[in-house]
Amino acid sequence: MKELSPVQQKFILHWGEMGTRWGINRTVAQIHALLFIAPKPLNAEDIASTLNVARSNVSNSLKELQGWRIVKLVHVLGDKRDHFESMKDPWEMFRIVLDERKRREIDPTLEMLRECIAEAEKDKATDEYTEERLKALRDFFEMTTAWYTQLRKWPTAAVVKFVKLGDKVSKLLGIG
Amino acid sequence: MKELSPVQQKFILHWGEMGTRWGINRTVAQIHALLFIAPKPLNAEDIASTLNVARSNVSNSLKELQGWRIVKLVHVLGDKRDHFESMKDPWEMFRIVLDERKRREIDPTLEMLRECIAEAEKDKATDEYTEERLKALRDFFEMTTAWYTQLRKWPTAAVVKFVKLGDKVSKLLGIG
DNA sequence: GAAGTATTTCTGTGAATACTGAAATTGCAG
DNA sequence: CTGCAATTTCAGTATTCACAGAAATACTTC
Repeated sequence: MKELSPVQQKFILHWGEMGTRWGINRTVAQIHALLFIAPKPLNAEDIASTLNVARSNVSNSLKELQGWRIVKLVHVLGDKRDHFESMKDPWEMFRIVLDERKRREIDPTLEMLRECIAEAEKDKATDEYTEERLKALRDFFEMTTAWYTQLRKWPTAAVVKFVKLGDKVSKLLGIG
Repeated sequence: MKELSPVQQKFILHWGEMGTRWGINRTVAQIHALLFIAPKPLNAEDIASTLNVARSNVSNSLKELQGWRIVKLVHVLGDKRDHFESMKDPWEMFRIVLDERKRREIDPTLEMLRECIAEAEKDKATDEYTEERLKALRDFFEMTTAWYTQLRKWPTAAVVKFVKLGDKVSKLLGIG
């Protein structure tokens, strides 16, 4: 994995670009892409030279990716350097990312909404309409997160089965 | 809506912050938050003075929000200035945003993956493992987007019903 | 515990992004 | 048309973010 093939370059560049669209640092996303298609764990030096970024940048980015829990530090026999590998199963991987985003962003948002609603109730006069809208938002987040929490418990295979049902779900449940 | 109450400020600031986490400009997200809790359509001048940002900044941000199709230009009787209002139903609103993100980001990513896979197949030697991983990603995106496309057709009420079923879904479908 | 290697932290620089205020344009009303 | 108000565009500025390279720290191995 010293030199990237055109295909690999294309994928890594695109993934980096997508990262920025979703609030992920470009280099962080590129490193993730590289590790994702790497057949074996890579060390930081390999990553730095392959992507042409500074060693320190790689170090910080790897920390970030480990924080997202989709990249893990592993050791390779006969090599004392740290190596890193990405999760390989997209289903698992996105599940982890969703968990993490829920924890970091959705949960605090729900918390904020509840606080705002509580405060708005004390001052009905000025915040009546605000309160109504915030309640709608809160209900939305509560319902979707509760649903996700359930979905989260299903094994990957069940999720795949479920998704494969597609349109049939609404008919089977009689809610379409 | 000249002066914001503490509750409104709190909400708007938080929403702006969340925006940045998801790749949305902070001011854009704040304007959206303001419009979301505004009982009536606001004109650009109102928005600028309420949020203390430049008039031109508001103009551009509103364009952006209209691009996301969650803010619409409306006219108020007896006022020739443009006014703007946000979608109010969170379910609708997030559906629109998801549509838009699918169109802008997921669809092009799928396209890229298919191209990469096609190219990788020509050069099995160097890209064998890459090809395998990209296929796994492609399958993931294909399946989830196909599912979303189905879900997309359900009326909001059906989605709410579905989400309310929660854990029962897996039992009813016999896939848990 | 010393030497050498790997890793992280830190600080300054550069690039990208966001923002402002002025200028230009558009759209109406008289 | 003409003049005024609203809106957009543009160019310069500021702020934020990303990054490199040096310095410091932590690990290994002997």
